[in-house]
Amino acid sequence: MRTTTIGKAARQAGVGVETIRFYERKGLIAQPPKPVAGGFRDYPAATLARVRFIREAQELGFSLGEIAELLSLRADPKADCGAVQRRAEAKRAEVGKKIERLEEIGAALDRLIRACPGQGALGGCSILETMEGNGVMRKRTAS
Amino acid sequence: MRTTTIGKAARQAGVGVETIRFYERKGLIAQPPKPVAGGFRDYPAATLARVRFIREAQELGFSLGEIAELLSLRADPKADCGAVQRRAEAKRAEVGKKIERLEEIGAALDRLIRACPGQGALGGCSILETMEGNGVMRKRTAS
DNA sequence: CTTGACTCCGTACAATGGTACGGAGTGTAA
DNA sequence: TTACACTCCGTACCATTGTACGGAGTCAAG
Repeated sequence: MRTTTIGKAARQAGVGVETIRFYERKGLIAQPPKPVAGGFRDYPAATLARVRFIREAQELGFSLGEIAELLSLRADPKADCGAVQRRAEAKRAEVGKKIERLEEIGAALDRLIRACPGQGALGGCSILETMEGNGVMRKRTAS
Repeated sequence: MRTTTIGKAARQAGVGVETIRFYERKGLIAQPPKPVAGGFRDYPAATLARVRFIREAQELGFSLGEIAELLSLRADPKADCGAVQRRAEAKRAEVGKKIERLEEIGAALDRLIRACPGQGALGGCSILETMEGNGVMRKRTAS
């Protein structure tokens, strides 16, 4: 098969060429070696998977730094298993919290959608109003 | 009750004073009027709730622009109900997708955590490898 | 063997989301 | 009534995350 040049790689991953290069500079993905015979770099599928994962994780509110941590978690016999596990569990907890908060927002949106056609009594009901008294917002501690 | 000055408001919302001002400039929250009698602005609880919502939504991967859209959704008899509903449903779908993707990442982390102590056969298993049907191990086809 | 599209690399510029600073005004507790 | 913390406002600066540009090299088709 033909070499997957950076342009093809970018198209397949749904990003720009410059974004790939940027991730290389940041160490988020490896830069494939330049063929000894000359020519263009060949981007392996694994690197494309990494790029897709990065984009996805970004949309879920992880920074590139956090994503690097996620990607560096490996259940490797070489590594200190306990440490990896602890980091993974911390990330797992973060993910769980995000899911919970998204579910609250989702529920609020559902209420908003249902409130709409049969309104009248409600008289102006925003997503924040449907969320209050519903646990998303912590109570204020006076000061 | 004492006036909730911008500093108290910021502390209660868990952000910096400058962040509040920044959101005001961006139109994400209203700037309370300066008391006619003189003195400092008084930040109402509703504004603090908005700020907390903004921070939360940001951690879930929404940009300030998207958050403004979320906050502008209102089941208001005045508004075009159908349009609001459609926008709310689009947001709801986005939220659902985020939840799904987070659940995949969560499941991958769970597998990674379980793989750790009893491995040996697995020999190096990252979050990416546990995610896509363990694809990276077999897929050598690119070249 | 030329043309056009693409790579490569370095540097510069930009949008988003804040943060910091400085000087003048204000509130309040000692 | 004075010290001190805080507000107010404008402007400047900053990190993160890309995007754009320009010149030289490379590849593939016609």
